[in-house]
Amino acid sequence: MPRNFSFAEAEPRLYDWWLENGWFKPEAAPEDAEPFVISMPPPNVTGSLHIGHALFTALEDLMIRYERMRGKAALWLPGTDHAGIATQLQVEKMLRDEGSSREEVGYEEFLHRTWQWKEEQGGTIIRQLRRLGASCDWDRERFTLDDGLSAAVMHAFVTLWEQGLIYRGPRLVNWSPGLQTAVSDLEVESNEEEVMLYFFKYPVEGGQYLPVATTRPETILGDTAVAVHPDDERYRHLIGKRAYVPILEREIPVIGDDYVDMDFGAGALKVTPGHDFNDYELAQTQGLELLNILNKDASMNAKAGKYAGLDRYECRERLWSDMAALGLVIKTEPYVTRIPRSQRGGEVVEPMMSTQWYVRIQPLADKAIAAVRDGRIRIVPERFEKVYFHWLENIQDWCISRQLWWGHRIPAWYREKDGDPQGEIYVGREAPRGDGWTMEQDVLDTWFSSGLWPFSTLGWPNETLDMERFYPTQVMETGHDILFFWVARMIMMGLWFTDEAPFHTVYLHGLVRAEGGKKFSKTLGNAIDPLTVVDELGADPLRFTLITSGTPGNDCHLDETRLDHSFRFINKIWQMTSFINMNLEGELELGLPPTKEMDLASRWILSRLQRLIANVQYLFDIYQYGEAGNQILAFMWDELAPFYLEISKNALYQGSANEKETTQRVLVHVQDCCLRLLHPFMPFITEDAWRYLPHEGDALIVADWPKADDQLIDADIEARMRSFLDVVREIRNTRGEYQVDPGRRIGAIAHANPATASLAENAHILLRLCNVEALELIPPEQDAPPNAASIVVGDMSLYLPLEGMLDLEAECKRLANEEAKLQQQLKRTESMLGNQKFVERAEPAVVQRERDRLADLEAALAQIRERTASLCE
RNA sequence: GGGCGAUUAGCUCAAUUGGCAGAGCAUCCGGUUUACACCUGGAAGGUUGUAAGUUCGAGUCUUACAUCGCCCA
Repeated sequence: MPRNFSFAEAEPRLYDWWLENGWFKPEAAPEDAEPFVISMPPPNVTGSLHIGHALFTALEDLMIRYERMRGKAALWLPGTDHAGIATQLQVEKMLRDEGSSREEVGYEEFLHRTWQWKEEQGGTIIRQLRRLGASCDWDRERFTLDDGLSAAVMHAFVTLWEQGLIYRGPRLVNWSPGLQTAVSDLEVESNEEEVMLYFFKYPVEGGQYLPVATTRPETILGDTAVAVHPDDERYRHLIGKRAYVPILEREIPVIGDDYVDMDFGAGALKVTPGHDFNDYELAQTQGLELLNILNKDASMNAKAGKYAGLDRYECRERLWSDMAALGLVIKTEPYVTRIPRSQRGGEVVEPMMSTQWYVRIQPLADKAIAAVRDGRIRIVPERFEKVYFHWLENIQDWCISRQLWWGHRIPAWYREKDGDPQGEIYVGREAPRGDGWTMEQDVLDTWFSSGLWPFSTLGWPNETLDMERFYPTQVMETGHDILFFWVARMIMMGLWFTDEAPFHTVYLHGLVRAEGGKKFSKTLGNAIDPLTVVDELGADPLRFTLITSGTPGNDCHLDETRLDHSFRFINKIWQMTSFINMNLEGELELGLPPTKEMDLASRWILSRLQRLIANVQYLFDIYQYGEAGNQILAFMWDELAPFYLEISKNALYQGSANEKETTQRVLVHVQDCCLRLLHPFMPFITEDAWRYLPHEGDALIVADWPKADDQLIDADIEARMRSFLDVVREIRNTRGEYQVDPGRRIGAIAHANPATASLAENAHILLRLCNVEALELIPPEQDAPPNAASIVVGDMSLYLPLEGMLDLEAECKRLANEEAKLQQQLKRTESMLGNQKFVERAEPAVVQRERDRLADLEAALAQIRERTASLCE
């Protein structure tokens, strides 16, 4: 066995080996195996691997490997998303660099170039996932724009249309002037920014004025009313009068509406239904006219009079100075308000009238609400259910058309009718018969296809074998930031089209952030590049760190020192395995020896192991993978390695053939279990180490997941071992205090009683752990040796003869300290047990524990006092 | 404005049904004894954000407040 684990060599070797043996495929399990399926959240085909991808890979691969080991037909289905806007921007940039443009090359050529780009550059992420050890079934990899998925999208669209759930019409939408497309509510982010609030006088007939405030003066040109609150003493007499749009002199009414906030600005409200969502609502109820004053690139159109052709911000300035010249300006002041920006690109989005395609979403939303409400779908952590319900209960119709070229083209055709070029609409899978039809140019929102992902990837709408066997899937693991974008839509579409919940559990992870909660960003220079980490430390430390650094649903602040710790854990695992490996010879019988042949330490470690397995199982059941990982680490590093492995050397180096073999079998068994438990966290090190342990079966990846054996749990053995280890700790402390050379072997003496007798039988524990060569028992009535340091643990009193080193004064001080410490603990326990209510109401086991503790403390205190009396008084 | 989360050691985070608050890193004092210096023995470090409440018992449950973050309007 090599001296160290070489991740750089092992990772590709093991990955290829797994792959070649078909273990990533559900077909590796027996035909009647229960399926376990995760659809991978498809990364953008354009993106590059970042730490967030590493997190979802670590978690999903953990779930998949765990279920695979439990004998399920595990299928992790990978794929990529065509990411309409992002990809189109990427290719447009490429064209710009060539001095060309989308418009110049034309629609067909643009699509050709985009596909070409996708084939050459795209999907980098998905290849990089292999370096993390992702055990996906690559043969089933899908892309949202491939033929099958495109057919699914067409089918879904046409079906919704036929069901009357898709409509097309003019609405006020969020318009992205740079991208020149509509975007959905979700794609707009509104954050508070400091802007200017402009106060001005709205001329009203009869030479009067209404004071109005706005953050967007250019929209004055699109005003179709001025509104005041009907109860506003200041202005209500003006209701019904005519107002005049500044500069344009267009006549508009002054209306009364209790929507107006009398306290905002100057108290009156300009109404711009064509460019403001609230004003649009107001205009609907008041029957106001609607004006569009913007072109698609957010320059002013002809309705803006002399400002036509100006950019919106240029217009703002010019108009304001013109109004100032007319004496209409009151003042400007800084003002903090929420500015809607495009999630992509960050430009300010303008509400604008536009004809778009919509999904009438309420019927779908109702089903999605019900599925979570009645428990067919469970969201982990549960608190996100509230967020989910709130969004779905207030959902707006979904604008699904985008004015892009890259995406699923909407299967609709138009024909001229009564002078309207789009007077007749046909929707269908195939182009309509007859002449004069032109196909819709718009494509669908990328999330429309993503919404079908869990079933479109399995072949839907065809009744495929995969669909039959693997749908519905089990778990949807993804970030909580796309609960609405994606998860809710998959649930809606899944329930609608397949009549089944697409998965029974939604597991949401948080965001990975840098120290102090800062966002990772290239500009801040604090980004952790997962591939760099994999190059430097290997995939296992990255995975283990990501999983154990946080709890479900919460953002995790990644601390780079934890990566180092995980890396060292891997070395630890390797060294432990190596130790066991080098102490084996010949054929070893697998499985555990009979309990009665095992020594105390073996029975102890096996009992501890069963508790670990049971705990890990419990934690896996409640999705607490991080804590599970930490507990495995703690068991191996803090119990198995420093105690059992050390103690086992006695049997291995000095024991009889039988003792030796018994110990070897226990060592192999315990380490084997630990490797199995860790495999889903750290597939490479565990698989490679496992090869060096005697085992049955081809590979760890397809080995059985451990089950706790209650028969091996022995509380008495654990308690006895715990007190022996307490003795060890006390001896180590005492040696430290007296500065005894660690290499110097010392003796120990104890008054005989059942506990010390047992310790004497296991004196090799003391030899291995604190270099005490033997424990000599003396009759209880015999005086303790005077020149010895004393140690008391429960009812055991030990004396360490330290000739020439013992300082009586120091020893008395030590004893006094010890007594004070015990007394403090005794006081606490006594007061608890003295509390009648505690004894009556607390759980009996808790009370009993305190009683045992009291007895131990009293015994120990008595011994300390006795020793003090003989030595110090 | 409404909702959610966080607040625990210097830093990053744990703590299962309420039962003696724990790790890693950093700090201090030791040690190369044949698995591991990528190791190891020990120490120090806490009024669990504040204030009340429920309970025999609260980091954990209730209420209010404070600070930070996120989501929705």
